[in-house]
Amino acid sequence: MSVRMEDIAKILGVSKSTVSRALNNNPLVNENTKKKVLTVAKRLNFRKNYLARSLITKRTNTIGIVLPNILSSYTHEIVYGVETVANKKGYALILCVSSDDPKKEEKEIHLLREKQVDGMIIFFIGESKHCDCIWELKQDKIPFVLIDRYLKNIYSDFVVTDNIAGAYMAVKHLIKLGHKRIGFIIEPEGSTSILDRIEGYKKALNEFGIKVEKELIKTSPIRREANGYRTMKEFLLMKNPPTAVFAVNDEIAIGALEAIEEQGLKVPEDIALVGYDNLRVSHLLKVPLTTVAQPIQEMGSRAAEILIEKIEKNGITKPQRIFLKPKLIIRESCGGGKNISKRVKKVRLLINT
Amino acid sequence: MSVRMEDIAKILGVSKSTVSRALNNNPLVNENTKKKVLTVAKRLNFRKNYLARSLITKRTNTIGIVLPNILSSYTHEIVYGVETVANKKGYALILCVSSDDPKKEEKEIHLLREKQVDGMIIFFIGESKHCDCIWELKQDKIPFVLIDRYLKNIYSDFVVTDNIAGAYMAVKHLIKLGHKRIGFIIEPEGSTSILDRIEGYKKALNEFGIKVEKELIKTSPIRREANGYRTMKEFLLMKNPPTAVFAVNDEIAIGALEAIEEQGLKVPEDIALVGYDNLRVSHLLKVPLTTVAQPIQEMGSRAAEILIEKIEKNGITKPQRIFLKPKLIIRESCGGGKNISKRVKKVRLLINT
DNA sequence: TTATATAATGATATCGGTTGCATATTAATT
DNA sequence: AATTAATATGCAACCGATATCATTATATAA
Repeated sequence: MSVRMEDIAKILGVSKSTVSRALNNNPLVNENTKKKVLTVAKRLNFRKNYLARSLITKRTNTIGIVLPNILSSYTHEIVYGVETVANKKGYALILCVSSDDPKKEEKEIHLLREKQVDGMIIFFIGESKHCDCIWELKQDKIPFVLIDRYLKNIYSDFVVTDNIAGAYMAVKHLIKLGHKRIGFIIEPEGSTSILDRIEGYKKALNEFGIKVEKELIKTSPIRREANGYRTMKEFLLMKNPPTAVFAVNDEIAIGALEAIEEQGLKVPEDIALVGYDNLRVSHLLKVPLTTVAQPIQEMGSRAAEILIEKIEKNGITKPQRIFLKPKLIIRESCGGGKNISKRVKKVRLLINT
Repeated sequence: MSVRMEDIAKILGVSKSTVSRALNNNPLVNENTKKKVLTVAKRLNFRKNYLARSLITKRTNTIGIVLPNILSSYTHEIVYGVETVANKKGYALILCVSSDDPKKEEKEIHLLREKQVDGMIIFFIGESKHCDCIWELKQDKIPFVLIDRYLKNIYSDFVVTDNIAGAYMAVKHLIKLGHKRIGFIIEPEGSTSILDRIEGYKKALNEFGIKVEKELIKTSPIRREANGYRTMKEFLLMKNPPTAVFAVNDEIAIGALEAIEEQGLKVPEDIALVGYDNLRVSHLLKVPLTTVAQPIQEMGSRAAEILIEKIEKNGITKPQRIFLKPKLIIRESCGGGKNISKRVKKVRLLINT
């Protein structure tokens, strides 16, 4: 069907080895024959078959990325970072989506192995106790880099942001503005990214002598846009609601914002709000959101760089464990922080009517 | 290095043919031997090498997608639509980005061919006169589906939205609100998606007896976020500025919105604004944007469905040319449309001071 | 019992390249 | 002229699977 090197060889009366060498710029070929080969190749519109090539070279120049979803702008930016570097270095990218399902995730990882990718970047959402497929990668010396969250029980490369520091900054900011009752909306996952943010939250409170109260840490059900809505409502229905809320990500914060406004309250006048992620939407909201920005793109690009280096050095590099620094972006959703006590009264009043 | 079928064969004292059959669920194998093979395969953590398999089956179960960029939420949603279907049908997805560069685009298409993808989805940005690589795909019977924009001189499958209808709806909406001077900000491309929108714009004006004025159609330089900003400023500096502006996409509209507000004017009170695309951001803006929604995800998923059907029917299907219907989403950026003439005066006043 | 159908397996070519080694040709050295 | 080196090329094995065809073992029919 398609043109093979052998076809070119026959036309020119040479062997396919020579054709192969000519097309691979091997100096062992005579300049003249090389030219002839290239001419015929062009004329026949020859395309090399990388399957055959890779089969023998053991290189596909392809990396895989496994993500829990692809709709959030978070994963989106990761892909961007990864793609940019992969492309620059001459690697193709296979995109795999696990749909937040650990079993699917495992399948995707296996699939990538079967496709013989040179390495993979994994946003691993499986439980840290059930990560056999990651172990197998390590055992079989297949280069991989974890991203966004790491596994405490596996010594491997990863690129994450310093979530402890990020949450700490956010909460400290609220405390400095005078807040003492700071709600925290989290998600029902055991990932290091959330665990670390909880740790940062507690660290800030402790540092300023504020007691950590369980009722102020609420779990929002599913990962979805505007899912902070319901949880925020719960906060607003408390007898003694928080004067500030820290959302574990911006999507939750957006939901929370809606809930607050629907209740007839205002941000930041009545309740201060901090998010996490600095989505591209966040500064466009009715109340521009104060949030913790993660260098998401950079996370992707660093992961890709590390992975590719590992591939090209044949995995001899020792694991790199990168914690990128997040940054607090102060906008309008926390206000100036005066008269916290007065506000509290107003909020209670509004809610009890 | 890695475990091969032959290794399993040797352990069990059978031939590799038998192992292959067992692992492929071929009924020709004895149930018992199949079990043995599966057991050993599991024990050795065997992974099939798809390169070898594909080399002979001529199927990679992989499709490629070529996009001009990956940062816009537009292409993002396309990817989502494509990925969902590809995944469901058991195809992996290779992501290629042309970075708005026709030469790079050509390279990516060649790369996909070399990787022997079963087919590809192409958001083609090259000029319609220089689309040799698309011709070659057709000639060589490699399944492909164009997306977002089609090529007038190539009879092929494509999935686009009806841009004539979309623009027509938007402009008609403005006309019905009383606008007669309607500015149009376009982009400097010759793609069918923009040409068709221009056609829709003109069609609406013609239908209501409004003359098309060249000075009211302005081209915004580069494709980037908020790039409508400068062009909108130009409109505002005209002696007789438009009372409404139709932006060829929401990103331009967002830029335009900024420019208008910076000039001390208000949307929709002073100037009406319509976008195109219905980005996820657009309803979150300070002034929720009236816009034309395209079923972007659907475009991706339809393209994937058509492509895969084509692949699995060995390309015997005849080209499908799909025009999906867009939808006008009316929000707040056009207002109620009363007292257009008064507004005009106010705008002129503000600008000349 | 022999012939025939059925089920299970193996040997081997193949897919389209790459690569090591042998060989042929020409040029350089002594 | 003989020896050695350098340059080009071909042959054949190989990568790891699949697929065709031949073969063997077993079951069924005549």
